[in-house]
Amino acid sequence: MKKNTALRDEIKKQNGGLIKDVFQLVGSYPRVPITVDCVIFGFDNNELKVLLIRSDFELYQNLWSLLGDFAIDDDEDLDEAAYRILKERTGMNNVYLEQVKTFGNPVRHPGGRVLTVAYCSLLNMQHHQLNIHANELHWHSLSSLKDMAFDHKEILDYCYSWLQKRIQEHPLGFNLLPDKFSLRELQNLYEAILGVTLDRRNFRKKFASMKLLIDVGEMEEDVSHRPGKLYKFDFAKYEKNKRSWVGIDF
Amino acid sequence: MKKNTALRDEIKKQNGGLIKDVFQLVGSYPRVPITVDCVIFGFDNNELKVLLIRSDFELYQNLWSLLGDFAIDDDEDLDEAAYRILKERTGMNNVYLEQVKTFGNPVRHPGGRVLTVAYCSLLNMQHHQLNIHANELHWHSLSSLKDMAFDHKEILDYCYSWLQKRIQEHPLGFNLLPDKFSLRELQNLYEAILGVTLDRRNFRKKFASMKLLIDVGEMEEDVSHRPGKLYKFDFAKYEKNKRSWVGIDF
DNA sequence: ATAACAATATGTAAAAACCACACATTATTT
DNA sequence: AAATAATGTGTGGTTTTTACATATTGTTAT
Repeated sequence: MKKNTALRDEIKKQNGGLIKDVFQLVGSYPRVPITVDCVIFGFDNNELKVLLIRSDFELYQNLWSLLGDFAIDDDEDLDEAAYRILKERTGMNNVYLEQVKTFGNPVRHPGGRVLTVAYCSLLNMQHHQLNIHANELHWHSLSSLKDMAFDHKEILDYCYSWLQKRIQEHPLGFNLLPDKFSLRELQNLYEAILGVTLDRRNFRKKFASMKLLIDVGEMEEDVSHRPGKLYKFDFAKYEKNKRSWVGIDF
Repeated sequence: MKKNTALRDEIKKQNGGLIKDVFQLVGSYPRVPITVDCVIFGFDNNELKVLLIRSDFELYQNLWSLLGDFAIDDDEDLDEAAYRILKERTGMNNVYLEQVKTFGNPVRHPGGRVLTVAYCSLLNMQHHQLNIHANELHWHSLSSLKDMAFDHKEILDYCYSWLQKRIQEHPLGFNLLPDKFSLRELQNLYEAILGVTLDRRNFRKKFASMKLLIDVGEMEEDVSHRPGKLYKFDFAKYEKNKRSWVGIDF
């Protein structure tokens, strides 16, 4: 980094102490390829799943990989790049997506230094018809995953912890469920993500007190026992009061 | 991004569907300069301060800038780069530092596309003798800041919100105070960061219940009225129980 | 049809956390 | 020595959290 400082000083000297030619300066600095990797969580069969693709790197044959791509090719913002990649891979836009962390280990990519910005996405598996072509894409249960390509296991683990925390601060679980869901489904979701069991009565009370559930006046169908009421999430109300949200705190 | 996909497909075709030459692939992708920007918070005179440097860009004359530098020159990890930059600028290591967010607006830098990873740092202004040379570095009170160079105001605002949240989840305030501090100093710090006033008795009770304060058996000196007890923070105990930490919740 | 079943739905009481609030104490200053 | 300004501490009311049991409703099996 001495080199950088020296160059910057030289540029400054030419301009009475100020950097004038910003292109010269920026042009002189080292560059790295940037990728975006999406950790896409889904929920099915009472299990938290993550959407992965079989690695197309010979080095990582038979290993799974997060959905990512090189970004920053066009003049797009990072978030836009993430949304684009998500759309390319899953066919869906309008999903929950949030930046989580940037990973910059110098040896994380075998092809040289590549920085990756991890994004976390939650999506409703019923709602989103995936472009699953040629068996490339698979939903994996988290527990069954061991090795992955690159440092993707580390990224996934980090994002899972992030999700566990985040879902207790904001009611994001709805992004993982169908539009209409029963309280039991909602509770199963939270239990699966947090890895705990919750008291049904207290859980229901908690969500009742938030007043974010709208009783759609329908009942579950095709369940093998007494059907429960169906609810939908009041996204509008949540968006309005988002700022004042403190936590869910089971 | 079409271009990227095409190239990747071409490389794959040459290798029976697998990417073999990872250097070829990575080498073919666009690269961007990466910077690290540190938002360094300090606390003095009952005010939260941020350490800034006068911009040396002609375009931003008289504006203030976060402490940053181009990173990823050597084979250092992102965190290492942040620590290095912090050390270069302030002379200190062994400070609290955490990655906050990556900013990738394509026009955030006038010299072309530059990504920056924002780090947040908390440091004890008494403890750390800064390398403040030639009036380049200044501690600014947050309230007095308006325009800044680049998108640094946006970054700062984001990091400030981040800090407000973070300090309620983990007792980080100690990184901003001298080794020995009174409860009043601690409360002032929290009040300044959160922008609220707190009840002294409840505040003390809260911290007492955490059992992270060690009474050092000394009293304040040079205060103009009754001196208070001095405490230090039990870093070891905190580190041990970090995982189980839930929140401070005023 | 009826009984067994399995899941929904709901209320209450104890414990814990939170919040508001007042007074005695101790150095310092005048 | 009196006034001042800050420290230090306890209690009661309120809210939130937690633990826990029984009646209800639709399905399934006999």
